[in-house]
Amino acid sequence: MNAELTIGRLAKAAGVNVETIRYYQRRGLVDEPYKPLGGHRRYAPSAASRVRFIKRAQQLGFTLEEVTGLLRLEDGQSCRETRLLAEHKLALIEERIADLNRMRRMLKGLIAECARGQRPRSCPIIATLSAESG
Amino acid sequence: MNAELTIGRLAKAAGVNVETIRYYQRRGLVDEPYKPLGGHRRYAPSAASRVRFIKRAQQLGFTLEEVTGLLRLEDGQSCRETRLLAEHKLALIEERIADLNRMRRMLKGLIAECARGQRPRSCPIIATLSAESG
DNA sequence: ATGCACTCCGTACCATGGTACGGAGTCAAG
DNA sequence: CTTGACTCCGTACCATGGTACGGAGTGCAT
Repeated sequence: MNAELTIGRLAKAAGVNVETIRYYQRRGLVDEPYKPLGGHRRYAPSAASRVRFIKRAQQLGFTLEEVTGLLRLEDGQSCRETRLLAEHKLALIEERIADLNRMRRMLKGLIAECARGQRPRSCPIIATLSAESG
Repeated sequence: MNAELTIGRLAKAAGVNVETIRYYQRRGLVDEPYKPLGGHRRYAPSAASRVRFIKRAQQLGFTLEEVTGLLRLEDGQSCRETRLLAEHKLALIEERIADLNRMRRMLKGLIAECARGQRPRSCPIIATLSAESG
């Protein structure tokens, strides 16, 4: 049996859109197999693993550019380097969480003020956004 | 004295780029004052307050589209409606935080595994990304 | 009155991760 | 061998929040 896949079957196997495969090829994340002159390409089953690798890395927060870097370490023999990438990503995620927590605190405070109805003349949220100082 | 501003002075007063003002005008966030036929527009000083309102709302996590909604409540007399917008935004932010916390937990776990060197054959991060099940 | 900075305006471009389109060609089942 | 589904390819478009460009006109100071 020949387990080679057309782009459509590959996409289905990996759970993505055909256009996504083509996009990954353009970005160099997925190898473009040889095309028999005017015919259709055939992908090895390993291409599906590759696409799933990419998708899992995205779920961990890596951008496609960073995934490109991870794929260069795909043999698993550069654990230290891989770990550095992960640590860098972790730091960015923690920064992002801190930003969002700041927004969250502010919003919660303002919402609570609204709910208490402490500033009867004007909505505290609008008043804060309109504030001319600070 | 005439405190009216050219677009450049308005931008400086509000701490943004001239192009940003123009962009906000196109989006309807900032009113475009009457232009004296072939001349240059003059902005009231209140336009700078408006731009700062927008910037502060963005810092709280609101998109420009949402800011459009907030600006309709700018009189401060629709506290309940304003609060609903804020609560909706807060919920989205909390979802986003939860997503990022998931990524964070995963990454921390993987990094710790790398550091312990528990899987000598292959980097645990790469192994996880390559895993064929799950 | 001249020169320089600024403004006007439409349009194109940036990142990010894809999605959509359309015409031509190909593959495989029946 | 026909037909219908699929593939190929370049290109344009989506959201989001702006930034950049370029040629022509304007406004103000000297």
